[in-house]
Amino acid sequence: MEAPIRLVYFEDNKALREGMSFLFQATPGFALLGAFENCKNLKETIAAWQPDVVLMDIDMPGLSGIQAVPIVKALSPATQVLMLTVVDDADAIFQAIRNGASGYLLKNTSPADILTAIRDIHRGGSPMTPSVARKVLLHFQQPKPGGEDYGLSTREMEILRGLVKGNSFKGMADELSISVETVRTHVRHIYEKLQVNSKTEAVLKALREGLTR
Amino acid sequence: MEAPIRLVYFEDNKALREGMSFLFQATPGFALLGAFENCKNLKETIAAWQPDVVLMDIDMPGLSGIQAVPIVKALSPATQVLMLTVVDDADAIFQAIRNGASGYLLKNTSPADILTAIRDIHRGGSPMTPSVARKVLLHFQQPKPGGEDYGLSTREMEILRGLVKGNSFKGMADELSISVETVRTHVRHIYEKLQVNSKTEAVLKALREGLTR
DNA sequence: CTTTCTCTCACCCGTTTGGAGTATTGACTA
DNA sequence: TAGTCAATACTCCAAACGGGTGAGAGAAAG
Repeated sequence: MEAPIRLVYFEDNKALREGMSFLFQATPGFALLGAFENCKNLKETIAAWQPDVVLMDIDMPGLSGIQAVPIVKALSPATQVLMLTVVDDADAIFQAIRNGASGYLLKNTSPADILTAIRDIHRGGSPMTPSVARKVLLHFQQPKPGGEDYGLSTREMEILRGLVKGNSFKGMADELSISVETVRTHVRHIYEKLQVNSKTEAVLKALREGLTR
Repeated sequence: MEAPIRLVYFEDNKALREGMSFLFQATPGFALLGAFENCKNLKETIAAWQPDVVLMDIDMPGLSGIQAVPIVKALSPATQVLMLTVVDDADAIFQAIRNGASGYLLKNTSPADILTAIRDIHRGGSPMTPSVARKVLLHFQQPKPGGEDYGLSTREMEILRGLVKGNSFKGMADELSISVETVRTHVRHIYEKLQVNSKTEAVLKALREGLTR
């Protein structure tokens, strides 16, 4: 038998907190260290217990769940934070994730699935409600909304990729076995097409708009 | 009663394909339009049927599932593609996502959960196996894996942020109301600390390691 | 068979950067 | 109080870059 998952739970709704607490206590494999209605004693609690998993409601009076995440991660880096909320808001999701949360569930998730999610997160997974996951994915694939094509030629793309790697004109000239002057010409054409006027700007634009893929 | 989910299934393993096909046919709410062992007739199939959801195995002979995704999305943008695979490989995941896949399940997922995932994806969610989701999240919060500090001073950080915005030395000098020479001095100190030797390299390093946050 | 595009190379000119020093001031620290 | 460091500024030099102009060879398109 494995060691139980040492859990701390933050939830301001009393009924829900007590209900879930009962569930955690009744389920083998879980050790509920504490259930709190706010983050008042957050630091002391986390620092002292170093729990495996923190189940954190987002909407709480006082310190919000999102603000609490970085504090938890700072005091106990190994602790996995699972956010639980009713608000399916993109900004909140990303802030929580950037702050170090490892999972994100909406409150319509069934108690059984929450138990499963806690086991998942403890095993190194990142349980996410599908609608939340979709928002995350969109930030990955949308980098090209206007997806403009600037009409760069093959050679120009090659040069641009070189710039993005941080190469100098001379370096690329050698690499491509052409004259530095030729590289400069290509670069000037690239600048015109991208409407920039320096290496750095070209690199930034290329990176931001994913031109090098 | 709602319209059934119109589904197309690609899977090279015959036993698995037939088993899942039976399940789809037996489950109310699902309409299996076709199940194929490879992507030979991918274009015709997708173009003609415009399915709601495509369940796509990644490891297939011939055209791989990953290569198939962009084709599906091109021919039928509204179709949601759910990847199904044994390989829990980060690169494969990101390629599939960038190509337009909306969900990603490992093959150890139970048939019941696959059915749920298909309903989720059809409702606009992005079902993801927790271990896959973790890989995705890491790319968001990765900012500090080696999280080096480099010990940049306040002023140096300010200058670095300027570089990342594409400013020239002169531009920053004006902005900060200091001499260009001073900017140059700061920049040289930044180069030493970051161990680079050009503006572009500094910008790239700053971006990659999230130093400007 | 011209026109257009891409890739190639060259020269000029002025500005911006990189590299290496030196130096003054003020603030913090041992 | 002496030492360290950040921030400021300057000088000299050489390399790299940005902008302008021109031009030849080959391929693709009209």
